[in-house]
Amino acid sequence: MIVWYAFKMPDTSEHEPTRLPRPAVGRLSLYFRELHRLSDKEKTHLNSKELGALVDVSPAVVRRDLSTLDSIGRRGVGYDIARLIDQIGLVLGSGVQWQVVLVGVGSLGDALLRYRGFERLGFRLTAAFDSNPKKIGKEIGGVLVWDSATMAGKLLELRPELAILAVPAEAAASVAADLVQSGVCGVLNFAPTTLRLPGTTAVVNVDLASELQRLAFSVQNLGQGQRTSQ
Amino acid sequence: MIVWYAFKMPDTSEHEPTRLPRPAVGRLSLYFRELHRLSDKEKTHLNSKELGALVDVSPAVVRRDLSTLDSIGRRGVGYDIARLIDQIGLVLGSGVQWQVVLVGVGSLGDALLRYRGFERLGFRLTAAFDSNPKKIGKEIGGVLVWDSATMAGKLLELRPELAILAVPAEAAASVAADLVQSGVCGVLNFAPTTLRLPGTTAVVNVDLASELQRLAFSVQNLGQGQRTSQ
DNA sequence: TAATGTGAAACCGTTCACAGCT
DNA sequence: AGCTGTGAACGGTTTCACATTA
Repeated sequence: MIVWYAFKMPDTSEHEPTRLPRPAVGRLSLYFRELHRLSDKEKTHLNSKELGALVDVSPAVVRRDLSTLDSIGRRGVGYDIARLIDQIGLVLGSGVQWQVVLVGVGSLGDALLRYRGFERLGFRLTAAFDSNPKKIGKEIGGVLVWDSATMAGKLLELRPELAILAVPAEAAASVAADLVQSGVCGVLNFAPTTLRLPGTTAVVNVDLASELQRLAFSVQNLGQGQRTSQ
Repeated sequence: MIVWYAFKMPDTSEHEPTRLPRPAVGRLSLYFRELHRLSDKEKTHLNSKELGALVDVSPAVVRRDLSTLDSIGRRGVGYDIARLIDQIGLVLGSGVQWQVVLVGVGSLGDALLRYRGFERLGFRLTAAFDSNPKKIGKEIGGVLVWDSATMAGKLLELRPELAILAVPAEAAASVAADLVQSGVCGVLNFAPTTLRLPGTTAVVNVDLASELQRLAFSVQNLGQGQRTSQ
């Protein structure tokens, strides 16, 4: 037997933060990107339909997503771009400086060190590590490569919150454990393995081969399939 | 008013292919990866609980996912690894050879050309394109770099199904249009822009900065948040 | 006995439609 | 008049629990 209360229950939770759906996080990131672009072009203002078109998402979704940040739109008008950028940046953690290290300076690691585009989102790459003597001591993309053997000590000094893992699959588990040990609380994992880390550590996996495979699947099923992804 | 039929409706659709949930595609890709690994270790057999543990997914989900491919498990026993690999490969489109080209030989494009791991999933990189004279004519990761200006002609010759886009955001839209023009039906997009392509073309986006941003969000919300991704 | 395959319930995110501001 | 913010319906995935089969 279920009883429905006809009145709103007193909200005992502390300011119920209107939980943000996981997919919405990815979309906020895309809005953020496009809004920056518009801001650079001196545009100051837009509505949910326009923003949706830029990210290939329905206006309704845009409004839902944006309504989670302190209702910043104006009815009959739309959204103020500068304000949106502020708010979204806050939610996504830009505006804070994140200290990031990279482990594994293979060709992918190398590319990531040279990648401009982390910086202005608030991510600062402070060091890279590799065990290959040919890489150690080099400076790539403005970042020095240190000997992996010295990583633990160096991390105690730098105290990065995040790490990018670009080592071979075989090495990933062990390196990840070391990182967590040193207090890293988020790992962006490019190694094609599933990391098993404590629940206090966040992981985002990017498997390049898997992405290509997802694409192949989509192509194979283009009939009544969907498209796009995040 | 809703009327429920008490008997099963005659199935007029052609062999109703038990639609595969979109998230399941990503998971199948992960199973595939781990199964290959086990297969290399001479393991021949496993159950849903074991496989789930390898990919950090519940046994129930594993069973659901696998039950879409011609019910290949055996009750009381589990799954045959070789058979699973065959079946999953079929669904994901490995086993077929996909011809792939890459556009944009910056540091990321360079890394992707060197990336071993596409090959054995059935993806063959047949050419790369760039407009930078310093890159043209080079061979990277066994792939020749051609002048972007000659791309259209070269594509008519190679007829690739897929393309990897690793050009700057400003160039992405135009290059993508050229690719579609030449009959490419799937694009793996690393440029930080939303591509607007005809519905006959599949797109998978990988935005490195966004991924890092998603990670930062997860870390910020580690309280009662989730973890992991993909 | 052990582990699959699968209805049915629960859950979560999206879509719809419109009331409510500006 | 126009566009946001949001209840309520909808649809798709996941979870649960168990009948089923080797």
